[in-house]
Amino acid sequence: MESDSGHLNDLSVVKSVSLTSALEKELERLILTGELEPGERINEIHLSNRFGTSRGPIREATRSLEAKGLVEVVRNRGVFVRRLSVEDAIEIYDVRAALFGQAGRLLAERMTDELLAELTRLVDEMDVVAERGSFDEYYPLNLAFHNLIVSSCGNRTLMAEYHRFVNKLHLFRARALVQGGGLAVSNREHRAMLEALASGDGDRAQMTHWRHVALAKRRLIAAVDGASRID
Amino acid sequence: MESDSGHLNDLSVVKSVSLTSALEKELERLILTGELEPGERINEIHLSNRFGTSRGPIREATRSLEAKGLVEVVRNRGVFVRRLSVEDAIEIYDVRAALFGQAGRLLAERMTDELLAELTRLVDEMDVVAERGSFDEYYPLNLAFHNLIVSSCGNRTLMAEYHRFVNKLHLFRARALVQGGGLAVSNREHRAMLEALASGDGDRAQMTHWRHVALAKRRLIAAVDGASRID
DNA sequence: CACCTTTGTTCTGTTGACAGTTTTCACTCA
DNA sequence: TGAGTGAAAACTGTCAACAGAACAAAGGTG
Repeated sequence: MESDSGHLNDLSVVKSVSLTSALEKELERLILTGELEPGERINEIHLSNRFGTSRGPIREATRSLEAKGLVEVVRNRGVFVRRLSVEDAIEIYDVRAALFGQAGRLLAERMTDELLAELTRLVDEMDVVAERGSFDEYYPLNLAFHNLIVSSCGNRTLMAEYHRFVNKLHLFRARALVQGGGLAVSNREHRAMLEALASGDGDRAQMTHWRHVALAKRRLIAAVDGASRID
Repeated sequence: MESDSGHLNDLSVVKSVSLTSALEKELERLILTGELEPGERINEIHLSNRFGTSRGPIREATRSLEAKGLVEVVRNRGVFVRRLSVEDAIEIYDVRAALFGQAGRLLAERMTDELLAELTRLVDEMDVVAERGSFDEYYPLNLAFHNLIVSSCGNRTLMAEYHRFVNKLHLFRARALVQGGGLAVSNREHRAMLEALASGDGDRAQMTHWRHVALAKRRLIAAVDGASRID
């Protein structure tokens, strides 16, 4: 209980942002980091004791999280951290592919030299660590690469939606599977995306970006099939 | 006040669905029908009197609507029905195009003869009323056509997101503009989509569906430019 | 021994009240 | 007349309490 006081302080300090939204952020963090596990029930009383507030703001925060798809509310039973099935995860990949493809198209049409250099640098770095097979180093670079593309596409709505869905994938119980697949293979797709972005061809950029996620989805399906055959 | 009792009854009858979600649905309806206008403030006390509840459930409902992007919450000042700028609407069109394109691709890969017949029937009907220039008849057919495609694509996540964004466009102040553009022109695009769906070619279906929304976006921009030049 | 009933506990759903902030509006003074 | 001022009204933020549903454990019955 004491170990959480660090976050508690943050909550009480920022009175200007309303308790509810601070609680919402904190709960979202707890969910996305896995401190609150998928399927787990969120006890309003426990939380209100833990954060030193009443149940009201907590209820409001959870309603918000429900609309965002992070928790599920069952009447008279409580709110539960949402658990994503394989089918849900696969569906999200389709949505993500569509959004990412659109981001690629938009970015291709407003590309700058600086951005291209930065993206190229990231891909080069990924090549290096991919050769070493170091997933722990590859992962943050990969994340930064995708984020930079989506954040630079010039469409804030699209960006917000994309991040919402990437976040939701954290609720997937077999989350390790989404990170599977060959590093080198994935980075070869990154290069194709880079070239399309550099060419300024929107159609081509959309296609390469879309396909990158579509292939990741296929790798996920393959991994799931493999895992289920073992089970 | 009395004129709303019809909806009030619905609220009180369905005790099994929790007051909050019933209120949320009702508020969403009020917003989307324009009974609560964009920019208008939502008064918690008025609403609680109107619906005969306390403020708690109303606050929870509005938090949910905030997460859905229908209202905006300002601390100590209240919640306001969200107002969409032209830029917001245009951004939404990009997201919608991406999602609709993806729906087209998915549908092309699982097309049935019955569905194709139904879609063809709708397009044929639209041709008839388009020739008459009857927008009031065209609009529901057009809506049904798009909904049928998205609902049949087999991805419920995608469907829900698509509808969420189409709903959000109701908050666009110059909403009439989104419905502009030639009826016949739009229906010619529908035919191209139909052919792609019938061919079972996912790439082609995605492209035609994406382009249909992209062209609608272009028509919107043109309409906005025209309108602003008049102002 | 298994199953149903009952009772007590825990938790959510909802409410009404209080505190603090924003807004309104009448009043004063230049 | 009009800008500034200060009190009052209105409203939101938060809380504590009550009512009722779901759940778990103990006891009774075939």
